[in-house]
Amino acid sequence: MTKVEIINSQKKIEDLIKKLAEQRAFVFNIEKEELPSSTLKIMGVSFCFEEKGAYYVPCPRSEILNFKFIFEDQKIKKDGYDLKNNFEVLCKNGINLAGVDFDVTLAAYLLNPGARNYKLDDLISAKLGETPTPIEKLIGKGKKKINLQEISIEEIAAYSGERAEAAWRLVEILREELKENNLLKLFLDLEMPLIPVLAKMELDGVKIDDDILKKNSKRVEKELEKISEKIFKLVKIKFNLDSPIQLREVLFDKLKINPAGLRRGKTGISTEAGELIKLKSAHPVVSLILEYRELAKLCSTYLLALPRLIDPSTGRIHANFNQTVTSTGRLSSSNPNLQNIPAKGEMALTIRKAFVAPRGFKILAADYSHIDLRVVASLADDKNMIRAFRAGADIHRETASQIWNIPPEKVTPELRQAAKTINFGVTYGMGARALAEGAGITIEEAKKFIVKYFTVYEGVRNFLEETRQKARDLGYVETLFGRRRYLPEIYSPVPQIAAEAERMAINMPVQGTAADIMKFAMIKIAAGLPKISPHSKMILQVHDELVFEVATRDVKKVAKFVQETMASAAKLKVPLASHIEVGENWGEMKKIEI
DNA sequence: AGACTCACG
DNA sequence: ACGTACGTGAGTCTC
Repeated sequence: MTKVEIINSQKKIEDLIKKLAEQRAFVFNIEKEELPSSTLKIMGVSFCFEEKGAYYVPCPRSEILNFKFIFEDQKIKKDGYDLKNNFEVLCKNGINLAGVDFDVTLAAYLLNPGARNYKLDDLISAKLGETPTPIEKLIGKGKKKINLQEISIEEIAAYSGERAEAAWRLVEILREELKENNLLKLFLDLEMPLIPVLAKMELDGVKIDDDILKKNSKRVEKELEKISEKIFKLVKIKFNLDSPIQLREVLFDKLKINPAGLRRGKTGISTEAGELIKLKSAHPVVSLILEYRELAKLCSTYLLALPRLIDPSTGRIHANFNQTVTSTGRLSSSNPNLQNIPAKGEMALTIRKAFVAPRGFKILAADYSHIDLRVVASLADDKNMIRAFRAGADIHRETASQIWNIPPEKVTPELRQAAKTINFGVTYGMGARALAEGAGITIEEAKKFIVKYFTVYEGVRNFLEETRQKARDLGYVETLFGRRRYLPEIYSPVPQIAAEAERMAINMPVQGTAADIMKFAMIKIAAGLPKISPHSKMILQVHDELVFEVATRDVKKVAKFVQETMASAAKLKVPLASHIEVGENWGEMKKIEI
């Protein structure tokens, strides 16, 4: 049982502050509860800086502000669990957390990025072999669940302090593990400094013009109504168009469309767009269904969902940028996912027009050009591909030119498209089948094409084979900066499973190195931007793209700064080029001269 | 809870 | 004979 002292008087608070001020580092752990008003209330904070016990400060009012200068002192290092969230909670309470030092969640993620879940209690049992008192013991579960406010301070103190103390011991254990696996540098130089950067992005949010979304959702809902009626008339039956099962029955049982050659899922014939498109000539209803599907998706996922997620207190959407989700090192975005906002088509433009700059600001977007392929060229040390990028060539045209041994200007759009498909496919470990499908050629042609490709880019071929071999030898692969992904499936006796692991082995160093580079860029940009343009903000990251809200008068210098910083984020064997666009909103963007 | 579908890089 | 490119998150249906 962890000894937890409850800090329930001004005198005790002062004593604790004195002790904290003397520490090199401490763990803190905020207990919070969502109120019915959907605001977050701080119940209390526990602190730990020694194994002999922890301290718990109940915060019925604003007691946490007593610790403001401790939290804001860069020299006193802050450790803990899910520090990004804690950073945000403190910020909302007027405290700018400084000295962020060691996040056990993030450490556990780097040690095994495939887990997706890094609950503190799981880490405690896995790394310390202890079982902390489960939260259910205090507040129950299911229908009988009660609020934190309903249990005694002594109980919360014991619960919170126990975890703060465990986290304190976890820090040293995880630091050692990171060191043993050569991950400490990546952790300290990249992932930890990224925490405040992401926290600020989430706190700032992005401005949304919900009028645009609401007006268009009404329009699209009417349109959907019309399309459904047409469909029901054609097939002479009403059914739920959103149900793949009912749709399958109508198409293949009632209308007796021949499903030969269609992909099958676990429950039957697939009705996904890629399959339905093959049936367009079989029945006129197919095109209408595809049209319905597209509009219904855009309407429910974006037009209707986004306005609901606008925070009434800021008028903006504050998504989460998750740092411990992906197996490759990328970020992910949720609540809502702002990394899958439509980008192609008419509706995409409508939706992106709703991502607006406030008065006096512009939206500025900067995207790395072909970053994955540049990473391939550099990791593979492929002389030919490096030369193409150094020359600033159109890489897909150049690839086509070399494969078919024709001058670049003689490359037709079809040949360029085929080269583009394989250039992308390389980073996924693509086979002939997929290439044939993607490039619209036969499998035989695709096979020849791949052979030729690897003759031209011999370095790439060797790199891919070395990467597969490394995965088999070590059981993991890694990025240029040492980020790892373990692939135990590579040893599977089932050939298909092992093949899947091989493709992951090929993809991860490429996708992951690109993600590392983007994270370095974000840290450098976040550090420099306030000096260049104090009111400008970085608001989104979409894997190879950064989006900013920039004070109109600063657009040019911010564009220059962002482009230069992205270019110098890492030193590869090829230059890191980026495109910069500016507009009133995320939909209507124009390239600018720098 | 899992399957399906589909939006993005 | 079978499945068929890597990484995500969300809405909807179905059980």
